[in-house]
Amino acid sequence: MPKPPDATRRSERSRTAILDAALALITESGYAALTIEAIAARAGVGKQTIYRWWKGRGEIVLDALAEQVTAAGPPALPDTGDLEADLRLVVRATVAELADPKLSEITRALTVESLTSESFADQVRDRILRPQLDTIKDRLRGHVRAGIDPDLAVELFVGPMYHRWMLRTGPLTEEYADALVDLALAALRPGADRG
Amino acid sequence: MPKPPDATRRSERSRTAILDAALALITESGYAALTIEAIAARAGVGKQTIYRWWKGRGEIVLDALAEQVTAAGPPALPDTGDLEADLRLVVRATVAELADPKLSEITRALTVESLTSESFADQVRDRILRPQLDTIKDRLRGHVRAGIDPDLAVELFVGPMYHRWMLRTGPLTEEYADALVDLALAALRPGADRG
Amino acid sequence: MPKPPDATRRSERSRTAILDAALALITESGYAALTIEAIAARAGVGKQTIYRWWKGRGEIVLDALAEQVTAAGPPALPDTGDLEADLRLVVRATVAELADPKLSEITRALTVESLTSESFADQVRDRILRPQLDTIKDRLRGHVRAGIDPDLAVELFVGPMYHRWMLRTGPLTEEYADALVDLALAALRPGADRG
Amino acid sequence: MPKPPDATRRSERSRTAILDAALALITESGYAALTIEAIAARAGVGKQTIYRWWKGRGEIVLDALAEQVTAAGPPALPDTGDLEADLRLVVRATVAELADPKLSEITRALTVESLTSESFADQVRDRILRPQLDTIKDRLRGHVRAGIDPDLAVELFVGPMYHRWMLRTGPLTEEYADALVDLALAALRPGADRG
DNA sequence: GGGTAATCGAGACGGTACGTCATGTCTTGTG
DNA sequence: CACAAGACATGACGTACCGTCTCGATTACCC
Repeated sequence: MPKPPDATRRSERSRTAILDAALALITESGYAALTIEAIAARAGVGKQTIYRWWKGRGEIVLDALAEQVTAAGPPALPDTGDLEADLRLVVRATVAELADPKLSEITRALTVESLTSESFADQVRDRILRPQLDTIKDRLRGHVRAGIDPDLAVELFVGPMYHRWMLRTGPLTEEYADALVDLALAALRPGADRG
Repeated sequence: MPKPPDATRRSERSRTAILDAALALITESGYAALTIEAIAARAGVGKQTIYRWWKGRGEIVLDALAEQVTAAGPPALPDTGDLEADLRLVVRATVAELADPKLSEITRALTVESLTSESFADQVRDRILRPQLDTIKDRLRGHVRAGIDPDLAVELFVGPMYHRWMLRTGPLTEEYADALVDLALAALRPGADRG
Repeated sequence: MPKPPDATRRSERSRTAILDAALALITESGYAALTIEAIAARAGVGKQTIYRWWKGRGEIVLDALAEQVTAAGPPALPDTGDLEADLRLVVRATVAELADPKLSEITRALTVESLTSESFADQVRDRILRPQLDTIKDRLRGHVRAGIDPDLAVELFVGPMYHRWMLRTGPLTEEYADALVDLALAALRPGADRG
Repeated sequence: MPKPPDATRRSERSRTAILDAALALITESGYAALTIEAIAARAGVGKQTIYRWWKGRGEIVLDALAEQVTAAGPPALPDTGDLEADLRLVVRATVAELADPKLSEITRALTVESLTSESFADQVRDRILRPQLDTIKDRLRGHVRAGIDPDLAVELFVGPMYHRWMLRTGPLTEEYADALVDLALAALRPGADRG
């Protein structure tokens, strides 16, 4: 019966230091070098303080990212009226992030942990991914032919992108982003079910 | 200058024992429990014999899978004339494999390692993934409207599937497989570019 | 900069267990079988705990012996007034110890390590040997003709003994001990410099 | 029943190369670095060739030394008529050798192995040590008072020397050598038994 | 002078132990 | 009681050598 710690007495200073240290280490040296001991040392914190509040390095990265996202406000998807242009913007941005080794390090970390633990995958999905996917889903509403699962529709945009990133099956360029948007939209467009 | 070992002197007995042990352990206990020491012990082999021929556990799993695939012959995609039916078959099969925790363990392993090492990702792509993707690409030829990158076309089928599997964004069922095929085909079909 | 561990936090339980395990193993199986892993296993201790406080197995044996010696109090050399009788006692005791394979195992260990590392030899000399030699040196005072280096005088007793033990050049018996004392005393006795 | 190899077919070239390599390695890097694999590599020889003819590295060093000694001819102890002067010569020479880290490395090796294996100690004694000690023993004959074991007499010269070398209990200088000879001779001189 | 049996260089093999690293838990003051 | 510090038991890492083994390729002796 390991009783839960008293959250009201938690040190904000330590919490922030840990999150900052984790982000700094992961961008400097990659996820492989991100050990609990390294975080503790860098943050000037005892290891126990980390284990008291997090289950592992994955959760720390997750929290750090969530913090960052919260600070930046909700993900904004422009609504210029031109659906294709708007989607190109987001897809291009995501592709650019994945193409950058430093920037994609956090995504790499979360993906690895998701593959390792189902409950972790659930957390990533609900806290990080869902909000992003939902903005696309909302923007798509009304432009999709009837009978199509909205979740599947969104996956049509992000799935190929992640697949290409993970398995390096091709270049991650703006042209690729545009072609992907083009293709996915063609699938969804009303009247596309029959040539 | 660590000179490479003499492959002609390699012990076939040990090679097979190691590959078998790795597969047995990964299906029994998962990738996390797959340590070099465990493989060595199970295979009745010295650790050095493993390190002599492989760089890490990822490569062993990769070789084991390649062996298996080679034994099973090239992946066969039926060509009944009905493209949609044929694709449903493969996509359903893949979805079923991903839905099974045991069967997907190897895919999980290869994905984690691909995210960890670029050169490993290249190997997975070339030795495992490419042959599979190419059968779809070939089958698709002639049924896709002009100007579409064939690789992107294939990714439209597999990307969403893997994304859903990794991040658990939805159920992996036959209905899902069919819907995915339906949607992807709609995107590719000649005349789909404009409603 | 490998900073030194905090000695005040050291676990007395582990320290003792390690020393005891080392002594038990060395008398049971000899110095060759005394591995760090065996000590750790026998003591129920992690290897790192050993490496944190000792440089190698030699130092452990040294500490164990020092502990034992400390517990037994300072080496007592009787002073009955009969110098020759007193010396026979110590030399006989030492010869008996060297003649016993079990008892001499520790001496063997310390000698091997002394031959391997100069700094180790210094430790053995200062912590173990010096006290023993000094009791002889003190007892000899006043019975030695002028101009003789006291250290050399003491070596005259112990040197031949160890030499015979190490290189097995002859039996280690009480007769030998007595003859050695006889001879060494003859060398030191006032008036011995000229026949 | 591991039948002994046929000595008549032995490769003289390999034998010499191994002995040379062992001596070179031991003087260059010390006994600790003298591994069978290093010798084999340096000598351009297969490991099996070493194991076929020797039991371990100690025996190789022993053979190498014996070879060297044989080449140099039997140890010569001068007989100028002045016993003390003659003994000073040998003792000084031995002390000088022990004082030199490079030169004493072989002695170190043989001593360590002697402490490890009784049968090895016997070999060292019979093949290396005895001839040296016997020259002293012979030279001493006639100058020693009755009733003294000649072997013990010799040990009086070499024992203290080795003891001081092994345990670093004092400097190994010419003055030391002379004082040792002086003292030992005093013990042996006829009429020394009673002041 | 060809057949054959051993030694030879080379190095892969199953092992053991090494010394290091990180894990997650526990312990010891300090604020 | 949270915290910084860090010792602890555990377990895997990747490396170094061990001593045995198997593989052609020279030998060198015998018929």
